[in-house]
Amino acid sequence: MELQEKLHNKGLRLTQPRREVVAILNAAASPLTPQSIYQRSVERKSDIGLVSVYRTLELLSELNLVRRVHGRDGCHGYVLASPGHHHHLVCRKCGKAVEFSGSADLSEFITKIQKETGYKINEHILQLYGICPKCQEERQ
Amino acid sequence: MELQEKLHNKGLRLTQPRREVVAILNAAASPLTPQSIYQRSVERKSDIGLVSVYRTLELLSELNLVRRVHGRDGCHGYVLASPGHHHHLVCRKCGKAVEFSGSADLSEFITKIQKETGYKINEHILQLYGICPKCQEERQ
DNA sequence: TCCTTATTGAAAATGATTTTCAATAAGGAA
DNA sequence: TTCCTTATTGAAAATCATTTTCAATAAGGA
Ligand SMILES: [Mn+2]
Ligand SMILES: [Mn+2]
Ligand SMILES: [Zn+2]
Ligand SMILES: [Zn+2]
Repeated sequence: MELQEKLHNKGLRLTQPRREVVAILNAAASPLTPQSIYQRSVERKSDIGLVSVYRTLELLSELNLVRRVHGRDGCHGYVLASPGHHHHLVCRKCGKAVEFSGSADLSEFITKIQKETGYKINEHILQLYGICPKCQEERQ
Repeated sequence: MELQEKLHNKGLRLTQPRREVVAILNAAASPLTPQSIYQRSVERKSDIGLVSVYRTLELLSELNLVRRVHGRDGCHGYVLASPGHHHHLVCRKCGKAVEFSGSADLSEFITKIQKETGYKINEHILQLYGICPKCQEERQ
């Protein structure tokens, strides 16, 4: 389902700031903080308010169009998320993030933990960190 | 390796605030924020400064005695971590967290992603969320 | 017990996020 | 197109979280 459509279903509007945030995230390829999204909007002379960036990210999160990326250091970057369940793999050097899906492979594992602990597991965060192909070359 | 020992190796001291933070986390069973650790220390009349809580958590993180827990909502809870690699499973109702280890089961999966993406993966975050046995009963 | 120095904590500084509220602009209706 | 309703914006202030500073303190080895 498209952003436009999702918004419409809820009586919400497709506004300039919302377009901008999506456009910036779309061009980014690595997780961005609210601050850095705002900065890019200034560079692009789109001049949207920082407050709107926060509000838009919250909205996009609810709509599952954006996902929060955690890190041991700087938490809370946001990346555009394609529909469906999946996770992110982030390069520690350049920040480049790629998506991967792997619920199937994990579900077996999760079932096992469920049995062992007695918990009923209904959600998880899985994030991988490493070095992307490009940065591996540069390392030589 | 014990806290006492780890500190000693680095020429650091086992102080009252450090004891307190560990004691509070030890009694907690669910991830605590710096603020809530501080509050408990006030309740316990141990009267350590909030600043020391932050500093102690940072130190304990470096020593791998404490782990940060992320959530989609309130990030940055801390739990005591037993030595070795493992993850946490958190109850969404009462917050109770349990540890589980599963590197073996995951490594296969990670190798696969590594091949698919070309990234060299060297770290990951895995956190599970669900309902603990106790809270499942109360649900009736 | 004494001395060195790692550590503490109050206060201030900084930074991130949220709230408020009057002005604006989406977008449906006419 | 024009008009109208109301969701949305953004500047500023308020709030909350985290870090820095620095003089006073207390670990803990000698
Ligand atoms: Mn986080
Ligand atoms: Mn693991
Ligand atoms: Zn890279
Ligand atoms: Zn529970």
